Amino acid sequence: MNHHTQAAKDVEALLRGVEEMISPQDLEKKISSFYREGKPLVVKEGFDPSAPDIHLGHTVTLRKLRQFQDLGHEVVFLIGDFTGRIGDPTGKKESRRQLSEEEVLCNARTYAEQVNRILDPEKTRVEFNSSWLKDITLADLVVMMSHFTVARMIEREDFGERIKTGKPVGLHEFLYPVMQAYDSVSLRADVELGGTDQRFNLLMGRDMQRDFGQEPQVVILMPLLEGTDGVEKMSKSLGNYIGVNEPPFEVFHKTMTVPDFLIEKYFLLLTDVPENEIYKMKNETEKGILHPREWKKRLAYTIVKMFYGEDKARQADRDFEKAFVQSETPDGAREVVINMNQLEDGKIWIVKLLKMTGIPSSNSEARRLVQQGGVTLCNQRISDPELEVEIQNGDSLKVGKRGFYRLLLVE
RNA sequence: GGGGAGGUACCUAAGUGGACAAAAGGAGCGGACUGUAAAUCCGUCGGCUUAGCCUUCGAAGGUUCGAAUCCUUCCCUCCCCA
Repeated sequence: MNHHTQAAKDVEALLRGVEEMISPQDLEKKISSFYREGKPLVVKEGFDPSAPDIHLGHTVTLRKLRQFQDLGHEVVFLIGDFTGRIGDPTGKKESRRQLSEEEVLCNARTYAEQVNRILDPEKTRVEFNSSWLKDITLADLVVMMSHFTVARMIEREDFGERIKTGKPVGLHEFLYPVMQAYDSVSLRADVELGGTDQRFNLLMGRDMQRDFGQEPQVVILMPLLEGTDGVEKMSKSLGNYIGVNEPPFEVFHKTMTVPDFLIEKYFLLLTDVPENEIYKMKNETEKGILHPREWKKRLAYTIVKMFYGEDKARQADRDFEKAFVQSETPDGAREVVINMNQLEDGKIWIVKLLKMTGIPSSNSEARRLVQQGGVTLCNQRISDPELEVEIQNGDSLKVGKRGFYRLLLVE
């Protein structure tokens, strides 16, 4: 196979799940020259250093990065430590606390651990954008900014929207796209990945690279993944996320709570299941041959398997049946460790016990939970928030509809 | 620099001296139903070992028996003009 057809094939594979690629032709050219000259493409994505918890939403682009790696290219995992210090333009109004150097490094390490479940560490280069941004002079900045216009800036949807609705837009927020674009220049990026909400920023990168006499990067926009609520983009702060570090049972169960209409999208963006198989399942579901529940279970199974392997996936599946069909405590339930000295006569105040699970954020909330019948200890519903309950090692505790726990007593 | 409008709980938003821990909706949470989900219904939604008490309405002071509401200063945002 010659370089051309190979490149075309790569591009086709890389287009899976992509919302927009600017442009496939450019990418094909770049890949062709990779095959000709052997120089891997630099594929970049930037990450915010303040939220080091990776969830399935992040993995959409990470998986795409991985795909590039598997085709022989180099991925730059860019930690936006400099940009992150100032505040995010997409953000609400909280001004961001400055992160210390240690915090950034610590977060970066946490990031790396999680990210390596998806990326190939051998082919991943971690960079911090402070390493070039901190030395920019005001004069440099003036030159860079002169390439862009206010009109362009405010035609951006999120700025435009805020202006229209009378919400503040900080001047410094205009610096964001500029700095991000400069990252691409510094890295001589060939490709940059991001969610569709990053369209503007990534396009700025192209423009600036052109200004600096570089070949513009290819921009790949992945769809935003809705979280378990099926409406909002998956995010930690909205609590609609499925974390890659969560135990198998949680991942399985949370996936099962995703609305049906997202099953197809999840399959497409989060698994390697071939597209024709996905459509086949979809078809069967529409015809009533495959129950949506079963379809979704396959999804949950596939996702757990990716992170934990086949055995754990099977167990998570069994646990799920156990918990929700037979209403029993699953084997994969989280453990609540209780020190014996926290008991009095083998008893503990129910509210205190609940707090140990971390679910209720206050005693009042724990009380409410009890009063509303959301708490079951050893299959006994508890309704009195004043109750001192007697507990034994291995007792099962259910909090709300999805919190399964097993009590572990220690000396 | 001039003029105007505002800042209320997670969000939107009522309330302009007492019945206000603060209407209404949304989100969230719990229960019922289900397929796990959606839809629907009911409940809940500042904190506190809770018939009670404590802290909230941009911030700090003040007036008052009593303040989210009145006064003063300060901080912040938006709009129009320059």
